[in-house]
Amino acid sequence: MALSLELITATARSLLSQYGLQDVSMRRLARELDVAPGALYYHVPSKQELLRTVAQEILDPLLDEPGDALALMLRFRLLVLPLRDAGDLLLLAYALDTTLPPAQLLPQRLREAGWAPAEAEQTTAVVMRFALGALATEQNQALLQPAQPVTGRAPGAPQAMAAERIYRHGLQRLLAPPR
Amino acid sequence: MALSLELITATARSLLSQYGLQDVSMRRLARELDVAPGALYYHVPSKQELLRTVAQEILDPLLDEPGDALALMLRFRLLVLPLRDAGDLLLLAYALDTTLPPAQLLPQRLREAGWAPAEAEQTTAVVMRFALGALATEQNQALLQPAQPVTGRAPGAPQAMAAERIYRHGLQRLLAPPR
DNA sequence: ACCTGAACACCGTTCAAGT
DNA sequence: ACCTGAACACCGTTCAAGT
Repeated sequence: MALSLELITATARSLLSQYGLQDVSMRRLARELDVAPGALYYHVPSKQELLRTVAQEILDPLLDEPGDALALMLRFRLLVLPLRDAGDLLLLAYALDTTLPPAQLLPQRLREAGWAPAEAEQTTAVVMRFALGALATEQNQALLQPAQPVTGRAPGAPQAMAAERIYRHGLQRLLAPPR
Repeated sequence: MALSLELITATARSLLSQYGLQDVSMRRLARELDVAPGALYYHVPSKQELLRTVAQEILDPLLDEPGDALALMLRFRLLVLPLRDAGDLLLLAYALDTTLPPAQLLPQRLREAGWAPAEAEQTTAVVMRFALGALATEQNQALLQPAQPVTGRAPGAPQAMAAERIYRHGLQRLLAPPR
């Protein structure tokens, strides 16, 4: 009943946030939409392309973010985190298209903060790689070692540092104005 | 004929560097070893565990690296890069075990360079996330947009920055001695 | 102890054929 | 134009049964 690209990506996003990337399969999508698997290929060229489109949609709200580079990257984290294991997805999407929303906006924000154009480009590349690595790590850890009992920690052992603190600390170092 | 954990991981590493992660399947491994798929499960509890072991083996040489933090991270890159898409693998392995070779050595190297212990830990976490994100990006790009003709570039467009330059630049900023 | 055969519940993608 | 049915070539994992 009126299958469309919009319906497919919406369903994919729903599966992604409810069950994670490994449950976003073409067949699962088809089942969810009450349609034969092959039907999807009339609207979408491949799974990879579909996921790229989904990533674009997810990051779209960033285009309206008025804040500076730090605000942009913090909002980036908040958009990505709820999508259980979308970190891998974004790593792929960014490799395919390095102008993905946070990346395309960063150079300008950095120039506004006093960076020279060439340095702004370089720093954008560095910041994006850090952010993607940090988010993928944070999501993987949440998925793989879930619900660790607080009482069970070895007292002297290095405590697992809060993911947000690490993220902020990295950004702070990388976004510090050029000396 | 004498299947063993060593034989299995060696074959996995060979498949990984020859064909990439997506060709390292339990069934492909079994075919390569002339054995039924189920036989592998007598020696290995799961694919995930197998890949974790493989990652450990790959990073083992780092334990003998005598250089400073920068040398360590540059060697890390050289070990990982040849494994076509091992970046995703390492992201997973690191999430499972944050004491993976480069990470377990970094805090000491940083303290030797004048960092306070707490800052050394924090910086280790940040550097690892950057490195993993950078390597995954570099490998994904190599796989997805292969053999771009040099002559085809738009002259005024921002050139694709060399991955190594970005990697070094990020490390330089993150490893700069605390002010 | 170590392995096979067979099964279970899945994948992405293609394509003739139907409406 | 849009979708189905069926196929092709795969997955990870389990487990009774064999040696």
